[in-house]
Amino acid sequence: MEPVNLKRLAKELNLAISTVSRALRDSYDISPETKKRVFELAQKLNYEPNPYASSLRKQKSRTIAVVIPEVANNFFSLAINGIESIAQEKGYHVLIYLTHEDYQKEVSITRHLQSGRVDGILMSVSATTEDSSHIVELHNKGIPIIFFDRICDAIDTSRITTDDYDSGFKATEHLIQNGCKHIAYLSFSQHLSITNKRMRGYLEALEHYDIKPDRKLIIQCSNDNVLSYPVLRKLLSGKKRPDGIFASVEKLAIASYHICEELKIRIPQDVKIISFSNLETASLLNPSMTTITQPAFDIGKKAASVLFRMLEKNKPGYLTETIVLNSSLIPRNSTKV
Amino acid sequence: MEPVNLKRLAKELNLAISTVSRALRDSYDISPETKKRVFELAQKLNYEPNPYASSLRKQKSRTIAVVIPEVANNFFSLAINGIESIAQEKGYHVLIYLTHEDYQKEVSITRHLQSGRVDGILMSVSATTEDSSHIVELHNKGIPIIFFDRICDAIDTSRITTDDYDSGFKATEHLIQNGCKHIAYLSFSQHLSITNKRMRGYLEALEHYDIKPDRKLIIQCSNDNVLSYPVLRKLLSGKKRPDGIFASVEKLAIASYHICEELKIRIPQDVKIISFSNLETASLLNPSMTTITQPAFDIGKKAASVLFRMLEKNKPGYLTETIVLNSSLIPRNSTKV
DNA sequence: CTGTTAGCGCTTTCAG
DNA sequence: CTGAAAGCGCTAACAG
Repeated sequence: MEPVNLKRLAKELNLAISTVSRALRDSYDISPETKKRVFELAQKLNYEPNPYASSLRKQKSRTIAVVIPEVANNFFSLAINGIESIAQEKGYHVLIYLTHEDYQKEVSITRHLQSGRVDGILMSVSATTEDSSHIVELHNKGIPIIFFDRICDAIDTSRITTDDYDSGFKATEHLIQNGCKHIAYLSFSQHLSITNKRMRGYLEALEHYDIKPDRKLIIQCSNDNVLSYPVLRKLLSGKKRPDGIFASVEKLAIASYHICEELKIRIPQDVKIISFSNLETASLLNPSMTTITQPAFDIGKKAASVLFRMLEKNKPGYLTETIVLNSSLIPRNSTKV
Repeated sequence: MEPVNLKRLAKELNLAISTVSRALRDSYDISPETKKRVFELAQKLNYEPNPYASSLRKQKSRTIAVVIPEVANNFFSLAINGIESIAQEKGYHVLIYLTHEDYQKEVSITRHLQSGRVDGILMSVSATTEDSSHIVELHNKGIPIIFFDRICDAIDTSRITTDDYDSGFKATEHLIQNGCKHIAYLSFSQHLSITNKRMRGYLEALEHYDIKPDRKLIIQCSNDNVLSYPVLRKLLSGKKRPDGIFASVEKLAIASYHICEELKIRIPQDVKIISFSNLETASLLNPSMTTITQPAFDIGKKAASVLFRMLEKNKPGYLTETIVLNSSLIPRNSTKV
């Protein structure tokens, strides 16, 4: 079976390849009737242009990469939905790369992306990334990068984030107003912008309400449950158990629930938990489960929009902007439909 | 800044382009020292081969497409994780396409994929897909397709599923053994293999325990909450309220919870709910929340493995196999770490 | 309005 | 062991 490409169409129509090409791209200087003939045959043979040939020629791939830590039960799923919906609308393709929170993987992915496979990159850095020279290198090659959520301060480019400091403050305040005195903060990584900003909000809220911060209540957890669980178990079974927990990420909130259940600690009577979370069920979990929910879908959409705008202006460093969207405290009992 | 491609390397090393190309691919017939020189310069200049040029030349892209309805809070997130992990291992790239449960989008995506952009496709069909001729067409072009979870019977290719009939039976049995007499089944779509098989399991379980099935308890829901919520509200506020609910997909379970909360129906006292779900928090929700959990990550991995094996054998229709993985009833209180 | 031609960067015969 | 040359399918000058 002969392949259906421009050559084939040209031959069958007795036209030059370039004419067919132009007709299909609806170029001004092709007669209506030629166009019609071309379109009809293309339709009939189900012609689809070879994207690699045209990418090679045009040095543009209409493809973007989304580089994220993971995609499971949370924020990133929704962000991908947002990104993909804009990409589809704009006729772009979306490549997914997961770092699995692993610095080495992030390095090898970013290295590969220097190949020109993509026109631009949407990225949320890994929790284990301390050195960002691999990203700098990529950025220096002139490939547009937009950060979302987990940003990288070392690189001057657009970022889409949420009001992490603010939400941290409000979350802590919420616990305080509900009577908590000993509030633990569960950090996810010391290198991440988000957890640090959230922590600052937490600390300022304590200060604002004249609560002395306790170093022992700032808990360093990680992505690895095998490490986090024992730490949380210790925290929650110790005699100086906190009466409130602010989990900086969803995963740690879930871990806390599991441990509380295991240790028969009642929520919210014994300990109240508040968390960043995009789980639809989270608000159903228990009466104390007010969550801080990031507009993940919108963040994805926004990030993609900013990137595409940049790509269309065709100016890599065009205008860096930092867009901050608002998270919201979602109380229980807020059925949406 | 001059681009760094084979030509550039060749020039700087005073070699032919083809020699450099072969050296980089570690071809047998290049002298060790030439190889060394080439590798070193490539390293120094940070050479990354242009993927589009090589895809064009080789007619292979080392890229696969994942075509799924959505990626949010559930099964598909984990499946993507599985797929991506294998892809990364094998050096493949992953394009994501979301149909948003929309037949038209699915058609246009599959049409585009005839372009040769990908070497193979992993697919879970949309809930609104009745006619699968667009997939047949794609398959006829010789592009390997593997279905996972939501399979399409009309196409003879490999499929990775779970034991839907069985799980449906067991889920229903579980409710019966917990005293339910009037069990509702929440279907997601009449066109989907999974919901139909799960329903068959449900019906057979009822029969096995001598419970007369009630047509009114088989509820057709959809992906659209705006439609599903009123239906569920009606079901749960009617005087013949079911004492058990088997939700065929996670989304409908969440909806049921919301409605129960809204109507002050106590779970599990008034109604017990069991659902297919991969939410980590699901088992925490309430005592009746035994979930049927599909090994989503493994399904993703398996599907990708089967596809890559096929691609490597280089024989599209090589050997179709249907792999059935087991879901498991996960009771409450099963903290994993 | 249409055709000719020269590549995009890479792989792969075929020669030597 | 290395080089020359053709060509994957498409686009974009440049001619006419």
